Amino acid sequence: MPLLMLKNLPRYECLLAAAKEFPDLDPSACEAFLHLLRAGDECFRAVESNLARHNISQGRFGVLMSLLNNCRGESSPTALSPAELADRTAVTRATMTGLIDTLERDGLVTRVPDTEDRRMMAVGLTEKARTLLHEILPDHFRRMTALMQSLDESERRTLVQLLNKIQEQAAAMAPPPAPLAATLS
Amino acid sequence: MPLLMLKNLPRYECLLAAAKEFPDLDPSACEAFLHLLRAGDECFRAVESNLARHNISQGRFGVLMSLLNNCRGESSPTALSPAELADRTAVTRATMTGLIDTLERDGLVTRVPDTEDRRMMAVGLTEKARTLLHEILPDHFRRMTALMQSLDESERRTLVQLLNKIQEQAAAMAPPPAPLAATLS
DNA sequence: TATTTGTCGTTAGCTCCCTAACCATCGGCC
DNA sequence: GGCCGATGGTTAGGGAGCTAACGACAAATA
Repeated sequence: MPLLMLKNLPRYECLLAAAKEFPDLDPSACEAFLHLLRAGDECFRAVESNLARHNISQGRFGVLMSLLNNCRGESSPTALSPAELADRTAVTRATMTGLIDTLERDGLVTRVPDTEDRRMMAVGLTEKARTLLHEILPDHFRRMTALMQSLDESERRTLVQLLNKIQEQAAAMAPPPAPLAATLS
Repeated sequence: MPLLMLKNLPRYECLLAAAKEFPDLDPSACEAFLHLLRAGDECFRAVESNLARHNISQGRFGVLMSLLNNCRGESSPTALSPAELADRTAVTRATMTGLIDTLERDGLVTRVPDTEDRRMMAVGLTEKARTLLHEILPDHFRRMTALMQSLDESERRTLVQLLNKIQEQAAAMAPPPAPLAATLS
């Protein structure tokens, strides 16, 4: 999340001053918003910088994790279609094509055509990818733990609850991607 | 923040299960981390989509807001150097050159050489930019307010406190950009 | 059976941001 | 006064993600 803001957040007095010029500015809402984005961004960078050392971007990581997760719980053995992957990683299918291209080039996934539906492809993890993930993930998880270490269990629960409220609100405000058969026919 | 994760966050039981395979995975830390990134990302998108309608990316917005803010409080009349802008918006100087290029092309900022130090430039807002900002900002602030509307004042304070703890931790983990004259001479 | 509609994956072209390398200039030091 | 490191801003090149458009195929419809 390249930041929508400044390195040094404005102090609260500045927000109060700005609210005089812009009556729509709610200082406490603005403050919470800015802190949320900054904390999210810094946490993101903290783990991203680690993954980047192994040439894994967030998009690539999402693909690999989706495939890794897929093998657990369900019976299907780790293979997913590009469209399914795009959906799970919240990325367009076009972007997914590019991600799979480079992951395949680097020998981390395989792409085999589906025999039944010849439009489809099946994307699967290679052994090399599994090895890589088991090399990266422990450190990745340790970083998450470190980031949250100053919060005790109760604080974490509180945080998650507050974030959920915000996220629900944000989701409600998002442009409905195709509400309910809102056809114009 | 293109997301480092999936559209549907893993359920807590899945985290518990995964923790069996990866002892370094702290489920509650992981959960808090994922929720933080997702909430931040959705809030980011909520306001970004609005700014995008006016052809304002986060980088451009940061520049414009830095210049707008600069005229208040200090005596200097709205002009900043590219390096200063890059620092405030947490972007590289190279990126700032590109941002200023397009902002200048769109008539939103002016770039005039400094007469005293001939390396420097002074970047200033145009009247067009001020008009645009006053057209965009009220809605921008209303969106922030809407995003936070499900939290009362006390919850917002709590959230900011928790986020501050996390952010301090993240900052401490960040790669020190040049610690303390760590020269290798 | 033949046609339309929808889906899947891909391509082309764009924006944003990054790193690495460059010159020009300033300021201190001999 | 003349080098020299530090600091300006810029350029070149690359990766990631997006939208819009496409051809191939499957499924629904007539």
